[in-house]
Parts: sequence; C-alpha cells; structure tokens
Amino acid sequence: MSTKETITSSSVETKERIINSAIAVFGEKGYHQATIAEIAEHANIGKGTLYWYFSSKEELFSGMIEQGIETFNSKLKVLLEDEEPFYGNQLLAYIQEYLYFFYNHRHLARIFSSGPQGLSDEFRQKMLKWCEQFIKINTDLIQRGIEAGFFCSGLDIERAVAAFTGIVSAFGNRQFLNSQRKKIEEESVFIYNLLVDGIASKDKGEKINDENYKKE
Amino acid sequence: MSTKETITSSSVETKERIINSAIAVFGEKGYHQATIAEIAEHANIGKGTLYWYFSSKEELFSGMIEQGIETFNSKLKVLLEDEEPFYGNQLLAYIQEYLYFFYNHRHLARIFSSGPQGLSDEFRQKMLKWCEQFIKINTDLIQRGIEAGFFCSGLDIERAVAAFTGIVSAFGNRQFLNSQRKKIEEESVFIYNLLVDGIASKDKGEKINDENYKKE
Amino acid sequence: MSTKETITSSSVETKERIINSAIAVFGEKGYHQATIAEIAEHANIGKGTLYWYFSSKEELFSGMIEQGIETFNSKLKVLLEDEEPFYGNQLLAYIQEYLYFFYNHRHLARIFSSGPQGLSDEFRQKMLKWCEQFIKINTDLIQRGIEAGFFCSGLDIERAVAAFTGIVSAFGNRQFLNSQRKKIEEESVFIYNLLVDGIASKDKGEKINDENYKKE
Amino acid sequence: MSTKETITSSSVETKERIINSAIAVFGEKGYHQATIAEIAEHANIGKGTLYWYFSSKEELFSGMIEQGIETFNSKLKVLLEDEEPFYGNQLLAYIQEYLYFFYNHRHLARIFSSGPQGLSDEFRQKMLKWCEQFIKINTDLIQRGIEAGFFCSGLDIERAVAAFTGIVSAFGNRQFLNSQRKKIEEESVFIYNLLVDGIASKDKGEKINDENYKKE
DNA sequence: GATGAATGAGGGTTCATTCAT
DNA sequence: GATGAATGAACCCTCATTCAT
Repeated sequence: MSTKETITSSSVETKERIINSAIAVFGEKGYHQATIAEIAEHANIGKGTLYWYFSSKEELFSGMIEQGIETFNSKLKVLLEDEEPFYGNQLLAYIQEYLYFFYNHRHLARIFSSGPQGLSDEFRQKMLKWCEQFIKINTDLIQRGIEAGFFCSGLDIERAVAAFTGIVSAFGNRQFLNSQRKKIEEESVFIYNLLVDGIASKDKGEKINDENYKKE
Repeated sequence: MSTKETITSSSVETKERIINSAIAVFGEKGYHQATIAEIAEHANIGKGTLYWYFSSKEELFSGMIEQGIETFNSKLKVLLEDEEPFYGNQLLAYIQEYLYFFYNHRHLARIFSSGPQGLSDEFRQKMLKWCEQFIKINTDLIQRGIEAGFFCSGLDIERAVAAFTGIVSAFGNRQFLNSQRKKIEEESVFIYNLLVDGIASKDKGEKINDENYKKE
Repeated sequence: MSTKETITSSSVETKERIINSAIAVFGEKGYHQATIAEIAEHANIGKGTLYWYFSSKEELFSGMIEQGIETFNSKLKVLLEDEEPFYGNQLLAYIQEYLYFFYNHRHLARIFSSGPQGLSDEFRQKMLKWCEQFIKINTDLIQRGIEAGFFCSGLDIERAVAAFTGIVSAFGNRQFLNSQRKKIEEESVFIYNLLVDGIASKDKGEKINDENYKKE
Repeated sequence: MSTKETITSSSVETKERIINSAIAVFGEKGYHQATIAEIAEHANIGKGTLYWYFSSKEELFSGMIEQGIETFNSKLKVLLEDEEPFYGNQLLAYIQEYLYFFYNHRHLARIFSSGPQGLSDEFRQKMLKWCEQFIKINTDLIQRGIEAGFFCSGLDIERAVAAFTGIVSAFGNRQFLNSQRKKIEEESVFIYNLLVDGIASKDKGEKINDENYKKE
C-alpha cells in the first residue's frame, strides 16, 4: 500500500467516522438540536476537522442523508432487478428491506416526513430530488406488480405508492416509538396480506365503485 | 357585562390570538426555527405579554398542539358515536374527516410525524399521552369494525391501526407536498377499498399464512 | 417628562454609550481586531443589548463613522457659511477645525486612508459617498478661495484639494504617531503659509510651467 | 552548479514567490482579511511550506513590508546622492519616484497610513523604526534643499517633512482610488510648484507671522 | 395586564499554527 | 524540504427569558 493510498484511506476513514457520528447525533437529537461540537466529540476529532470535510452543518446533514438514501435506493433497485418468477416474493422481500431500513435509519424516515424546515433552498431542492427518486422506485415496484398481473390492472398507481409508503413508514415509526424491535418478518407478512386482500372479512359490504358511490 | 368579564373575554381573545399565531408560525417554520419574537409580532402583542399567558416557548407549543389534538379527537369521537347501521359508511366518514383535518392542520401532522426531538422529557411524556389517546380512538374504530363483522375477526388490531394511520397520514402529507388539494372524497374511497379488499387482482397468488410462510 | 420620553431618552443614552465605546475600541484596535464583547463591556451592557441597537458589527462601525463624518461635515459647512470678509481668516479657521477633528478622531482618519478592506460592498458604497461629500466640501473651500481672488485663478482645483487633504491628514497622523498634541494653532499657521507662499526661499529657481518644463 | 546551490536557489525562489503572493493578497485584502491559506495557494505551495520560510503570519507580513520599504528607501537614497547641480531638478525627480512607487505599491502605502492596528508590539516597534528611517530620508531631502538655498532658511523641517509626505501620499492614494494612473509627470510638477510658491495669487493678503497672528 | 429593552449562554464557523508522514 | 489533515481558541450573532416601568 503506497503512502498516498494510506493517506487517502485515513481520510476516508475520518470522513466515514464523521458521517457515522452525524447519523448517531442527528438521529437522536434532530437537526437543530444536534451540535457540531457533539458530533465532533462523538467522532473523536476537533471541531475544525469536521469543517475540513464538510463546509457547513447543513452540508454534513445533507451529505449524510444523501449517503443513506443512495444506499437504500440501490438496495431497493437490486431487489427490483432480481429475477424472481413470483412477484409476491419480490414484494415481500421489498417490504422487509424497507422495514429494516426504517428500523436502522429512523432519523432519515423522520426527516422525510417532517420536511426540511429551516434549511436552505438548496437543501429543499435536494430533498425534492430524493423524494422523486424515491417515489420513482416505489412506482416501479407497483408498476411491475401490475404488469405481473399481481395488482389490479386499473389501479391508481400514484395512490397505491402513497398508501404503500405510508404503511411502511408507520410501521417504521411504530418501532421507534415503542423502542422495541418487532419481528420484522411478521410485520412484513401483515403488510403483504393487507395489500393483497385488505383486512375486511369476506362477508362485508361491497366495495365502493364509481357507480354505487354516486348513488349515495 | 361587568368590567371583569370584559377583561376576561379580552384575555381569552388574546390567548386565542397567540395560539393562532403559534399555529401559523410554528406551522410554517417548525419548532426550533420559529421564534417567540415572530409569534408575538404576528399576534400584535409584545413579547412580554406572550410570557404572561404562556410560561415558555415549549408550553406555548404544547398548548397549541393540545388544542389541535383535542379538537381532532373530539371530532373523531363524535363520528364514532354516530348511530350508523352500516359500519362501512362510518369508516368512510372517518377517513374523510381524517383527510380534511390533515389538509387543514398540516403543521400538526408534521409535528406528530417528526417526533419530539430536542424537547423536554415533560413534552415527550405529553406527546406519548396524545399518541396513546390517538391510537385509542383509532383502535376503537377498528375494534368496532370487527364487532360489526366488517373486519376479519382474527385481525391484529395494533397492526391494523398502524397501517390505517400510516395510509391516511401519507395521503395527508401528499396533499401538503403537492400544494394542491386532491379530491378528498375520491381519496377516501381509494383508502376504503384498499382496506376492504386490498389492491391485488383476484387471480393472484394466495395470501401468506403462518403455515405456507414457514415453508419458504 | 413623560414616561415615554424617559424611555426614549434612556434608549438614546444607551445607543450613545455604545457609539462612544465603539469609537474608543475601534479607534484603538481597528475594525477587525476590535470585538463586540469588548465594546459591550466598555459600554457596560450585555452583548445582546448591542444587537438591539445595531444589527451587526459592521452596522455599528458604519453608524459610528457616519455620525462622526456628519458632525465633521456640518462643522466645516458652518465655517464655510461664515460671513468673513477676508478669506484667509476663513481658511485658517477651517484648517484648525480640521486638525482638531483629526486629533479627536484619529480612527476615522485612519479608516479613510486605509480603505474599507474586508467589509461589505454596502459599506464600500457608503465610504464612497462619504468621500464624495468630503471632497465636495473641500472643493467648495478652494473654489471660494479662487472666487475671493485669494487663490490663483488658473488653479487645478482637484489637485489643490488632494494636496490640502494630504497635508492636513499628515499633520493629524503625526500627532497620533508622536502621541503628543502639538499646538494646533501653530501647525495651522504653518499649513496656511505653505499654501499661500510655498516653502521655497525667494531667490530660488523659477516655477516650472509648461514652457520651460517641455524644454528639459 | 552544485546540488546544494540548486536547492538554495530554489529556496530563494520559493521564498520570493511567497513574498510576491503576500504582496498580492495582503495588498488586496489587508492584513486581517488575508489568510495564510490563500497566500499559500497563490504561491502554489502547501501551508506547511510557508511556515518553513516564515514562522508566523505576522513575520511574513513584516518581511514583506521590510523588503518593500528597503527597496523604496534605497531608490530614494540613490536619488539623493545624485550629483545634480540644481536642487529643484533633484526635488522633482524625487517627487516622481515617490509617486511611481505609490502607484506600484499601493498596498504598502495603505498599510503605512492605516497604522499597525491589532499587531504585536514587536511589529509596532518595527513600524516605528521604518517610519523613522523614512522620515530621516525625507528630512535629508528637505535639509539639503535648505543648504542649497532652495528652501527658506528658517523652515521648520519637521513640519515641512510632514507636509511633503502628506501631499505625496494623497496624490498616491488618489491614483489608487480613482483606479486610473494620472500623468505622474504633471502631478509632480503641481506638487513642485506648490512647494515652491504656494497656490495663492500674488495680490493675496500677507503671510501670517508670529507678530500679526498674535494681534488677532 | 402590557411592554420592550436588557441579558448571556450557546452555537456555527474561521483560521493561524502544528506535526506526522 | 514539502505537505495538508488536524486542532481549538476566539468571534459574531441568535433568541428564550426576565423585569422595571
């Protein structure tokens, strides 16, 4: 290993350590309540060092999220590209991955649902971009389900994506609020079944469709 | 009307004005980014006056949320106590009320989803209490659905509540992010149908149950 | 005196105290080396109080200079508007006023000669405006001298103003460097005589004019 | 050329490059606003390298000025030692040299006029020494003029030096502020004539002397 | 009841300087 | 000789809170 590589690897290590500390501290306290001093201390570096790698608190925050999002997105993409003959299995794996991620990155989830209050327009733009990417992937998931004949052909995709995201987020937050990790596999199955069949008993009233809804 | 009453009514008015300003400013900026100065200015009073009605920023915040929650909860309770013979109609009305509230009180929604980061333990306790109340009401809703034979008898209520809350929140946030009001009625029907029947086509694979899941 | 007046007068007093402290501290240390903490301490107020009156360090600096400049300019204007039959007396009084001011406001003088390095464009604009005002007043002085037949009719006014300003500034700085106040009256007379007759002996070589300069 | 010499010459070169960068950056931004990082970058070296040649920012600053001053002083000295029969020519050449230098080294001029605010006592001492050297040279110039019978024999030399320095500095700064090079030759003649004869018309009132001044 | 001037702890950021490589 | 990552003291500024009027 050459000197240069050593230096580089050490630099990367420090940056990694900073990001991990950022995840820990931002995750626990939220953006505004977390302090640079605490993050630096957590990473065992001086405050100034942090500024060698990130030009501002916001950039650190943004960099941290970006990394997480990219990791997450790429994991989801891999799952989507899997050559699984039965779509249902793919869906189930996808839901599990989602819950795992929410469990391990509660702060990211919270940031996404709480919105980028009090941050720069630049950050807002980035958030928007991430959201779009995110929705795109989920849209792909649903789309594929329709193509596979798994979901109804007339499904309103946009709404389905919203519902899907909402359910998974809620389960993620629930894990956080209870501060205890549920068996993620069980939860995944529950969500899967809800999507597949709903939760109504089979002798329930009819579904509402445009026709009978208008009659009311 | 005696002088005292006049003063009192004026006090109530002022407190009301402060809360409304708090809703406006906290709603726009979030807790940490909103300042007492701005809220006081928005309410056309001096900062000192605000402290006469609320002993701290956090108390104001907490008071504001409490009011909103209580309004919301009581609305939902009224719906639940309605003597509606068909549970489905009740459920649909409930969903609509939910979405309307989210649309009109986006900030509260955001606060709930963003969690109580960086606030006192006392506040955290209150949040927990509100959450419990909230979950309780939703649990009642689902419970009633089971009793009415509308929902499956074996339904995991806790999970169903989480899923329900998540879906509705997601639709609420979507309205906010897109900055355009969707047709709430249509969205309600979509959610209703998802709960009733799921979104899968009817020639899909079987539901997963404990037995076939273990086999994988 | 009404309550309101009392409050106002107290506010004015505080602001005045801050400006005086700013004069003292900026004057001694220069802009970048002076700290808000020291100025506040010198004024016997909290740091935050300073920000109630001035929105930034630069605004305080700028406000301080503006006040000084305006005081100075108005003093000079009064001298110019004096109904003095003999221009020479007016000139002498003007020079004296100048030296007094330089002696009492060395920092202002220094700021003007050192230029607004490291400050905002807004400040730079203000400086430019002040400079113009300042040059305007001095130009009036010289102009009036020409009209009174005191200065040569063919005098290059712009250059004369530059020379005049330079001489007086140099005497002001000299007082500062030596840290001892010379007898300002004597210095004024010296400057006056230099302007009137130069410092050459009368059997010196001729003045240079366009003709004999070209011959060289 | 031996290796050692090569290294040494390279060292000298590097040091030279640092000083030139210092001139550029200090000149543009002023002492406190210039950063070591920027100077190093401008010189295309690492920050650490700069500290190998100069032990501190202040020492760099001081070294830079010293070099400039010495260059200037030696130029002026050469002019003084010139064997010119007519003093007026020497004076004129001196003035021109002055203006040229100011034009080419505006930053040094500014530093001198802005004073050593916020720097160490050691630096202040150096500044004082340089000032003295500088005044000494100018004093020599004026002294020589008196000896040559060009200036009045009773001239107050100290004051004459101050006035002379002030005038030339003002013309130098003017060049800088206007950002356009005046015709230095013309300006020199103006200054020369002002020194020789003043700027008053010849039917002006009398010079003020101790006798008639006291009468007022 | 109402006000707003005063406070000061606390946080983000800069930058001269050091030192291991 | 040369480098640049690491450091931390110091500074400007914000803002919740208080209190005399």
